[in-house]
Formats: sequence, C-alpha cells, structure tokens
Amino acid sequence: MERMLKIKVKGQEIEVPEGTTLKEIFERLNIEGALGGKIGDRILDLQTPLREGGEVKPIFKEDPESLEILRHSLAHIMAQALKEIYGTTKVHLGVGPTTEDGFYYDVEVEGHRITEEDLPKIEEKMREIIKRDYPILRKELQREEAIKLFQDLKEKYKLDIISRIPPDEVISVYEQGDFVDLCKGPHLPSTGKAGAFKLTSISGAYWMGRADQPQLTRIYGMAFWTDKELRQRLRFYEEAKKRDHRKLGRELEFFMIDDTIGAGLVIWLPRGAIYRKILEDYLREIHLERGYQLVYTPHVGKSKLWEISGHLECYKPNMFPAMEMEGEEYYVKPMNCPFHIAVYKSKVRSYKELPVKLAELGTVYRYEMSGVLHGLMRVRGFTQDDAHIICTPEQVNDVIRETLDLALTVLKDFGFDDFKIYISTRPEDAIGSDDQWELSENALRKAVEDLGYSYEIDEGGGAFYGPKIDVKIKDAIGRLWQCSTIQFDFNLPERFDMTYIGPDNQKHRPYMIHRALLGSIERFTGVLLEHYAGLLPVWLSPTQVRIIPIADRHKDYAKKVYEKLTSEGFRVEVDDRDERMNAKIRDAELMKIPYVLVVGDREVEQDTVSVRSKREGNLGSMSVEEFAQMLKLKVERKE
RNA sequence: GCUGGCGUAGCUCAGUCGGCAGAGCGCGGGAUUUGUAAUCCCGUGGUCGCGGGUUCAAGUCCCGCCGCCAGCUCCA
Repeated sequence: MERMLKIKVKGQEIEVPEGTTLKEIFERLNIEGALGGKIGDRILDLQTPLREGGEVKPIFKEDPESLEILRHSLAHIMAQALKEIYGTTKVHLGVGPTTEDGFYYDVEVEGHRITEEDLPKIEEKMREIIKRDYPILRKELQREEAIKLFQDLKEKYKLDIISRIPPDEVISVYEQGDFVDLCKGPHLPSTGKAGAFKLTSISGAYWMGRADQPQLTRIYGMAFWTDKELRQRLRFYEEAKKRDHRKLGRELEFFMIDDTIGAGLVIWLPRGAIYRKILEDYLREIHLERGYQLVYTPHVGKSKLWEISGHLECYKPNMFPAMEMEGEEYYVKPMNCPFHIAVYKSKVRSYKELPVKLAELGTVYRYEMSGVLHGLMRVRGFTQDDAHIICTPEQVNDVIRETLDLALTVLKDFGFDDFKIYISTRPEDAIGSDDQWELSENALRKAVEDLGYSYEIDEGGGAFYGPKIDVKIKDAIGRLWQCSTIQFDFNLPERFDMTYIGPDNQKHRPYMIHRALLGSIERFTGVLLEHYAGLLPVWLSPTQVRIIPIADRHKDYAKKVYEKLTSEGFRVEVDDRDERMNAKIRDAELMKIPYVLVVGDREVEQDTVSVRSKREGNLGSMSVEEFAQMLKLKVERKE
C-alpha cells in the first residue's frame, strides 16, 4: 500500500501519496508561480518527489530562497557551457554550490588552462544555453546506473562523490539538453528561467578542500533575478574597494607594510600612531574603571614555559621558530596567557581577592602562511586587547555578564551597534568535567539573555578546553567581522597548577577566562577604516582641526587660534604652506580631516573662525570658544 | 604553502610588431597673497621586482626566484 504524507501549505492541509512533487501539490491548490518550496530548512524544487510530510512554504521569486534555486541552475548552465566549449569528456566537474551572491563550480579541463580571458566566451555560451530553454529534468538512478553513467562521462570527481553517498540515500541527476550532472538540486524548471549573472573570477581550489588532493579551477559567478540587483551587487564591491583599508591606510598615512622589514609586519606611521595612542588610552582607562589591573609582560619566553602551557604540543606550527641563547631555547609569544598566569601565581591568592582581572595590550607573533596575509586584517605580529579573568565557580555568572557588557560597551563606543553573538559549546574530544562545562555554558547563555541579545549556538564548536562567546560586528556596508571573544579555559589552570585559598582554608582550582574585546588592534583598525571609509569619528582622528590662513598676513592669527585649541587638548595643525586656500581645503578634504578653520581678514577682524566640517560642509563663522565647545561635546559623545 | 593574475619614478598609470624609458600627482626652486575641493613657471625623480637565457638589440620573448593581489586552507 502507498504511504500517504500529510502536507500543510498556507494553512491548507492535504494528504498525498509519497513521491508526489511540489508541482502537483501547488497545481492542486492553485498556487501559481512558485519555483519550489521549503520543508524544514531544506529547499526543494518542483520536481523532487516528497519522502516526508510537513509544512511546506512555497518559494516565489521574491523570496530570498529562490536565489538558491537560480544559482544552482546557473552553476549547471556554466558547466554545460564549459563542456560544449572544451568537450564533454575533457571537462571534469567537481562541486558547484551556491555562495552568498552567486555560485561557483570547481572544474578540471584537460588540455586547457582556464584564465579570466575565457570568461566572456563562457558567459556567451551560457546565454546561448539559456536561450535554448532546455527543460531541466530530475532523474533518480540506481547506484550502478549512476556509476556507469559518470564512468562513461569520465567524471572522476563525480564518481568520488557517489562513493561517499550513503547506501540508503537517493542518487539523483539533473538533465538539460545533452548535459547531465550528479546533483541533489534544487533547480529551475528550465534553463530559460535563469536570471542575470556575471562570471567574476577564477582561483584554485583543492578537491575536497584538502591540500593533498588535486587542485581544480574554481570559476566564480554572481547571480540575481534582475540586472538591477546584479548591478547593485557590483556597486557594493566597488564601494568595498573604495573603502579598502590598505588604500586608505596609505592615503591617510596610517600605516605601511614593507618588504624589507617583512610580510605581515605593520609599521605605524605618525598619523596612525597618534590614533592608536588615543585608542589605547581609551582602552586602558575603561579597563581600570572596570576593575582590571594592567600588566606588562615580555615578548619571549623559554621553551619550558611553552611546554607547560602545551603550546609546543598544539600550537607550534603557528609559532615563530625557536631562538637559541646560552643553551636555552626561547620562543616569541603567540599568546599572552602563560605570562598572565605567572602574574596570578606571583603570590598566594585568597578567594577574597577574586576575581583577579589582568589586562595587557599584548603584542603577539604568529606564523601565518604567506598567502593569507592581508593588510592589517591578517598579519604576523599584532596587539591584542587581551585579559585573563581568574575567579571562583560562584563568580562565573557575574564575571561573564560584566565581561560581555564591557565588550558591547566598547564596540558601541566605536560606533558599532549591530552585533551577532555566537556561543560555541562542548566538542567531542573535550577535557574538563561535565560540571565545569555545564556551569560555563549556562553562564554564557545567561549573560547574553540577561543583556537582552539573541544568539546562535554553534553546537560542538568550542575549543577542547572550554566553551566561548564570539561577538561579530556588522559594518556600514553590512559585512560581519569577528572582534570580541570570551573563552573559558579548563586546561591552563591545571597545567600551571593555579590555585586560590577558599573560606575552608583549602586550595581550590579557579576558573580562568580569556577575553579580547576588539580582538587585535591592527585588525580592528582595518575594520574601523573600512566602516567609516577613512573618516573616523572626531575623537579618534589623528588631526581634529586644520587651520587654513588665507594669506601670509593671517598666519599670526592662525597661530593664536592653534594655541588656544591645542591648550584645550585638541589635535590641531596650521597649514601655512604657500598655497591657495582652495588647494589647502582640497588637501584637508583628501586627508579626511573633520574640521577646517579658514581664517582671513574677516575672521581676524571679528575674532572668529570660519568652520568647515567634513561631514556637514560649511558651517559659517563662530568664535573660537564656540567652536571649541562644540568640538568638546562631539569628542565627549564619541561622535 | 598551492592555483591563477600582476610587478615600469614616492603614488596612480601609459609604453604598439623587440629598436633612444614617458605622463599626471608628489618632491625642490621661483613667481603669486588668494574666501570654501587642484595658481603658474622651471627643475628633480628609474638597476623597468631580482637572476639567468634568446637576440645586432629585451620594459617587451623564454626559464628560475622574490613580492603583491584574488582565492584554497587557516584564523584575531
């Protein structure tokens, strides 16, 4: 007897035999224009036979999920185009999934190296295939049939995939014209339904993402339903390019990276250094306010230290190699923890002084493969706003809440208020007791809930030594950046035999929490520059005010204004070059200086300044006092 | 590290078929004294990433290396 499935669509409930497709169901219910449907979190196209019942949400073009279907099909259309151009059995297909704004396909083309120059040709062929409007047909095959089919097509990678498909799972292929591909779907009903696309780039990608496997050519495409959306996305990339912190960093004279000094090693130029000083002063201040103690620790430590900490066992590939001196090996620190632990252990600790919160802007060095280095975002030497909190089990809840609160406060002060919070829980091969994990994971959850934020759980995504919270911030153009991390560590307190004396006069093992708020100062600076497109809030600007005397005779007055503002603690410059006012204004604009004060005959006579704001344009004349007052307010409010 | 692309003045870039290395900005000097995004003139600036090869002749063609960029992998 046929099994019946209960299906619920838009409030209507019907029963259909197993194997019915969404196409049949939508027809029966008079739902028109749907491209597929969502059951649970699976997106199905119209022709996939249903195996399970449940609530079906029809997917129309307007739904974001429909792009998934479009992009899948475009990946196939690209694969077909490649086969038509280079020969059916010469092109070996890898995987062709969808991405955030399009799709890619990993391919190997025998006897031809695909370059960017081939892309227009491939695009053209794709348009042709779309025009031919082939129906896209789903077929389910027996394993043997499938193997035979892909053997004939010389699809070695597809055969590899088939060998990984569990025996009880259906093997499906999609056909369009004479092209056939192993695929779960979902797909459009026909190639003619495809929308706007553009092939964007090529890169290498290992089969199965493993370096010991052959490397295929990955061809990226971007795809949307309409040209307008596609163009919008392309504009987004242009915008991102304009905001590139490497470009801004050079233009604004913030930093440089020099071959002769070393890849991934950042030189902070004077303008960047003054910004960094402001940022560091702010960080130290807020840490002191929140009960942290500041420490300074060395940049290197003997190998014994890293043996105890376990870094030489687990982290060595990421460490700079050892230096030898007086028969001892030293390592440059990749992390600050062992040093902070030494501070903790410098005296016997009573429960009465916990939690101990040790903070340091600690500069660490990590070996990163040359290919991953990227401006300030990914470097080999960087400074963390690092701290370690050592507390009793009873204090864990409060400590986590206050730490998360501090993290979010700091991020908000820099102008970020859109967060995504992730909690990572116990993985398979974890150390520590069930009690420890439970207490800690609950504390993390509770802290986020108490502060009124939502979060996602990365089940099993924690480190072996403890669960963690990660905070990602959303920047001005919607990109997410990981910054804060709050991480339990059940490992190091054991390894270093950290203790405190409890009320029972016995030694107890404390909880230890690593945390960084901005993460790395270098990386955060990169994010900040891109977020603000170089125009930092006034409190962080290297130069807050530039005074422009119109002619030589106004220089003395400019100097007077300069001294007045400087004495009030502002960062001011006078542009006394022998240049025209317009040129000076232009240069100030290009350096993204927030306030320009023009002084000429009128200002000298009336004892005023003419204020031009980078953000708001010409604000007209006001007295120096008025201007200073306004500026002071902006700095205080961190605008 | 791997795949692909790219390396020409401090910066942005042009350089044809192998035939005398260029422009703008910057920098130096001079003139100009200016009202909200580029004043004019003169000058300066190069081991064409590095090393080999082919050639009468290489920025240009070939090989190796280095660096950068986009990805893969990894991550703050």
